[in-house]
Amino acid sequence: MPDLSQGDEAAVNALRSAVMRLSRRLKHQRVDESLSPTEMSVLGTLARCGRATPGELARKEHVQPPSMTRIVALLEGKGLVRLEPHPDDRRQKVVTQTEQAEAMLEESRRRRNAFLATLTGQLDEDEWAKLRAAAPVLEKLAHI
Amino acid sequence: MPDLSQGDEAAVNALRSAVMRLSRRLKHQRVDESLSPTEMSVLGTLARCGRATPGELARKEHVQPPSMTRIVALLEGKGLVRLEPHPDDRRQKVVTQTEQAEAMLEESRRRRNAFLATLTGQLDEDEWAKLRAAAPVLEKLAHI
DNA sequence: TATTGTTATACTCTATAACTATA
DNA sequence: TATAGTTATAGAGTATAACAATA
Repeated sequence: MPDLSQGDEAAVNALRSAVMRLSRRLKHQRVDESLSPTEMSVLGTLARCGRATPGELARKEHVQPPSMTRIVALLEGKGLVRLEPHPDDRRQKVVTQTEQAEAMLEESRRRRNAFLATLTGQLDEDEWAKLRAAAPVLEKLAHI
Repeated sequence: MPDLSQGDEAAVNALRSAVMRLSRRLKHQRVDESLSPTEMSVLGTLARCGRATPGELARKEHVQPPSMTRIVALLEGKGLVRLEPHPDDRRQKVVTQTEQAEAMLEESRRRRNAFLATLTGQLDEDEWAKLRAAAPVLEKLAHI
């Protein structure tokens, strides 16, 4: 693996520091005060994937299986996901989101955007364009 | 405040989700196993600012004052920062980084880059260019 | 009175280790 | 034997509330 150029190194440092700080601020901007960031993220994943086993969710969210057990149980208790037996493998379970979760995600979009808009609204056109172009790349990076 | 366009909304959602997941992965990539992400971030801030009071650090890192008290105490115990009395105000203190901290940051850069390089190395040229262009914007966003 | 920083305490999230059930 | 999920437990990091010292 070759060394990064100096500019790349600076970009990497900026990225790391910014991601850590932004995440701390976003944690405080819970749409529903009773939902943790990971719970929100799991619901988002389910909204995209439709359904997943607890193990798949743990891998996708980069969390250990016991943590996902707890998260799924909390979400089920709040009526936001349903757990069903796996059709082929009786060890596994299938997690799906409820209509209530879908409505919650929809309702929350306004509030979530309101916060991020206060931040991105202070960027100029060029800066926002750069960030917007990078958003899918960041998402890919988080999934690698 | 005007509504965001649909594309902006998608970018905002991608941003939020990616930042939360990346932060979880970065947390595991501690250069020094004994330094938490926030401790690292504080050292980075001090490297840029030179000196700051605990209150200033708490605001910059978006952490409550008691948390910063603890973080600064831990860093001092590790010989990475020095605490001096404030020249004008005897309630406040001044935090500065030690030479040891500077050396540690320098030494750690290689390892930190190695991890991020494994991720960004899987991006193509175009994706990496987009991410690199957005890095300073993300940093600005975290500071707003 | 207001502000800076600290102490005491509790909570949330996550991890590791050990276990159960199924493949 | 290996894998999916769970239970029990511990640890890290942060917050809130109450307090001390100084402005």
